[in-house]
Amino acid sequence: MLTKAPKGTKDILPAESYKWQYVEGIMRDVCARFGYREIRTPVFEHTELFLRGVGDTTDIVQKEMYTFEDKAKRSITLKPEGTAGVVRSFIESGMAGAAQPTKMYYLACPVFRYEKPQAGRLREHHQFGIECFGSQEPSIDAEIISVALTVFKELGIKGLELNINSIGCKECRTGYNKALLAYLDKNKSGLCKDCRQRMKTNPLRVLDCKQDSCSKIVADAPKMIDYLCGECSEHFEGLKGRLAAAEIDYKINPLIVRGLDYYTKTVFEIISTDIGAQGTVCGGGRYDGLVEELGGKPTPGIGFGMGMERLLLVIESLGIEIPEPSLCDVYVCTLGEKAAKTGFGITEELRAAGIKAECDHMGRSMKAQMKYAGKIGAAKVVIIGEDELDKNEAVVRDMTQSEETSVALDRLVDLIKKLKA
RNA sequence: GUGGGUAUAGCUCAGUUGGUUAGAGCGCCAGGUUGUGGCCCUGGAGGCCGUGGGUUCGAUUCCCACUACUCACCCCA
Repeated sequence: MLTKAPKGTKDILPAESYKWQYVEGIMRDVCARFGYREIRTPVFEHTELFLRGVGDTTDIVQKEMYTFEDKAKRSITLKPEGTAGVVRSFIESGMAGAAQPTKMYYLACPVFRYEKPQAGRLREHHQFGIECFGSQEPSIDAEIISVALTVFKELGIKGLELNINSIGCKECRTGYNKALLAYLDKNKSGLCKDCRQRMKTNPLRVLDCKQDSCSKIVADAPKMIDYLCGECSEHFEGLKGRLAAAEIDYKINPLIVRGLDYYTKTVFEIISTDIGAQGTVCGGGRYDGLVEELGGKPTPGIGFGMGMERLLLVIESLGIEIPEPSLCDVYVCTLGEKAAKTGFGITEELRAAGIKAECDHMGRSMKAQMKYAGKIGAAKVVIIGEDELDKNEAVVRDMTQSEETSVALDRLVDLIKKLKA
């Protein structure tokens, strides 16, 4: 063939798209119950949005963005995450002027990162995400987490682990950074090359390093949680209290840092151990400084992103069955040109009546048409040949019972409507 | 960006210690009744054996390079 789908991209084929639609339906439903409305933002944005929003020391910005110049020499970037575009839209369209908080979700939103593909990691993937602006109360942190967990629950997914942490605000982080740096500096010789660089750019990242030597050192490093200021500490306690009230199990994981610069206070990940090394199905947190950073009035915010592909991997690995919608209720089988015309008219009438109807488009024999009707799962077959046409009748065959009855053509559509109802 | 594995039909995979026309199962199409699906039987279509080079009388098989896929690191959803 001429070319293949680009590296790290995947087609969602007709044979599996119903799974996406099913999952999306549950997401829409859960969001509606929690009071979130859908927002759709462009697939590409001005590059500077992500430089400021995601943070220019992050791996995402430094080496993973699909950035190009358009014909007017504007620097454009395919979105590498969902939040920045929503924040831009929040500011640009003046949503702060409407009733607060502002609660929004996006569905199956394509996200692009130039990565090396592996299990659960693609160059184009899709995220379901929600964002909420305007509230600094810990109750919204708990609600956001609950939206994600409710989606998992309603999909029948069990065994995921919720990890939470607080990385504090700007104020408490400076104190913590000092303590962390002092500790790391003492143990510098045991750190990997990358981590020594991270000490200069973003010391928090060292906590995330998976190198054995580094993680040993990190295990005894000062913990952010112990350095939270009064307000942040109170906020974190408020979150824990609400999770407990909602009977949501969680684990406090002081090593969760997240790779995007905008997070403050609450961060969380929901992790699966069933889908390979890339087990984070959902990740998110609070970003109280982001709206202001992008030129809006100071406004707190919080949200999460959930990977659709990873979610479907979890569903598959757990063996969760998603109901596959039937392709066809009635197949209209005809013999000869005259009957084919009549049959085509009946097929259209059935469709107009809301029935999934099919007829022959291959010039096939009756046997082949029956075979095809069986393959596409038709519950009934209407048979019209010369004999039936002469009598203005059709035979209706029930494919599961293998029973046939003759019906007058002018009563056919009504009868089938009744049978379906 | 770094490392491991793999590459034969639409799919899952045999195979050739280097030798003529490369196989199976499933799937697809047709026939077995000029009017009846699932089961069964028969037949058919469909492969530059990933690409390029090397060794050889001869390479799908051996060697090298490249590419793609895949898994892991890194990072993240």
